[in-house]
Amino acid sequence: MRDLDETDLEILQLLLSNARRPYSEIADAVGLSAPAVSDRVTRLQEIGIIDRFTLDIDRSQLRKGLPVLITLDVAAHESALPSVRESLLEAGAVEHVFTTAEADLVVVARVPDNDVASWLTDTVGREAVDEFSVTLLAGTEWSPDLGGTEFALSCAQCGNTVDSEGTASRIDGTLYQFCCPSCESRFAEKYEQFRQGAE
Amino acid sequence: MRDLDETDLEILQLLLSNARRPYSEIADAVGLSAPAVSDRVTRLQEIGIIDRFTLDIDRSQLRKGLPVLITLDVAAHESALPSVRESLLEAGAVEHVFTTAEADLVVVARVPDNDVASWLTDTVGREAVDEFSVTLLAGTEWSPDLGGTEFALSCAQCGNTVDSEGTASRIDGTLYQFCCPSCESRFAEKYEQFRQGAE
DNA sequence: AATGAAAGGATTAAGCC
DNA sequence: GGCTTAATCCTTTCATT
Repeated sequence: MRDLDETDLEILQLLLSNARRPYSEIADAVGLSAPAVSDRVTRLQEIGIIDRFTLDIDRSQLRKGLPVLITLDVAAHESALPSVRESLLEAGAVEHVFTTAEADLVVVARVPDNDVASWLTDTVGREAVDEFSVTLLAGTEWSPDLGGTEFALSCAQCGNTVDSEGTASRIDGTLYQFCCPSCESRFAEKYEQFRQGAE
Repeated sequence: MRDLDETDLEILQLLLSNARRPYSEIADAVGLSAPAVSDRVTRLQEIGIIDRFTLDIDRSQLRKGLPVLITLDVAAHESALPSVRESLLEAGAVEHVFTTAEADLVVVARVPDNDVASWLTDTVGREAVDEFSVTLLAGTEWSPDLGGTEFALSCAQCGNTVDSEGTASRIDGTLYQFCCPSCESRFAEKYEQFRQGAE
């Protein structure tokens, strides 16, 4: 299987800014034919770089309530975390859930009114939360930019391009790419180190 | 201008899960013709509910580095905040920037290596940051779900449906919809109250 | 908002390098 | 293996009611 190249990155950038852009237009921009673009997009979906074609929606217009950032200390029993995260993601008010390495949750949501506490216990259950703190948000923005410097599947350890010799491994729920098994084990060590340092 | 109705919400949900879905398919699902769907999508874009058609990308596969959540205390001079935010959004490593009501920034990014401090000063400048803290992330998720209970443009104050009599107003960078001027001023008071309580 | 016609894109298949 | 061209099929748009 061929590596990712700069053309793939260009296609991604163009689709990020308008996912309904005609493939023929993309083809002109990157110097390929429309079927070639179509093939590459299919491949980008297959290897999981494109998760889905979706909308960027201004939820502030659809949903009342104040935008807040909630930091959640999930109660001790480990098994609770995934189910709490699920409940949150299924709640209409929730936009993002970040899981920290210490197994806390950081939630961005629009809560129905000022009573965040009762909304929270309604959503995830009373016993699931040890502690939480709330910060009022004035704005939420995301970057449609990919950056440009790193356009290949790069090894999470050494930064080299990952080719067909590479391996992939899921650590704490996230998929990382490695150019070789040695980088993979080194990264795992580093991650563990960093994680302990953060505690 | 006609109100938003449940059909608009269905269209949004369908496009959220696949933004390249043919309008004819959406038309079947909601019981309209394809041109009618096209018209509604155009309108949703015009009133700013749809910001853009885009991709949901698994950036962990494209970009090396550890995913982190950085809380930034931006240096005192007020004018610095927008420019710091801009610099961050333009950096390839940054995925989200949340602005709190207290004018702190919460940044989700994949930093090149463990040295977050130097990455940060390279990106936004040394003098822009007073203090920052870093949390290692194990996962980042977002919700493509709109929730379902509130499908109309709802008044940010009272929750009623906003019709052509409504007003809109931008507070701290976010656009809120109101059903009447009285709700608008009440909301502004409430917001100010909440904001002071959070400090 | 539906219909039907015209224009424009996407996808398939065959062939080239 | 990946690309291109050409043909077909499908989608979108526009004018009309």
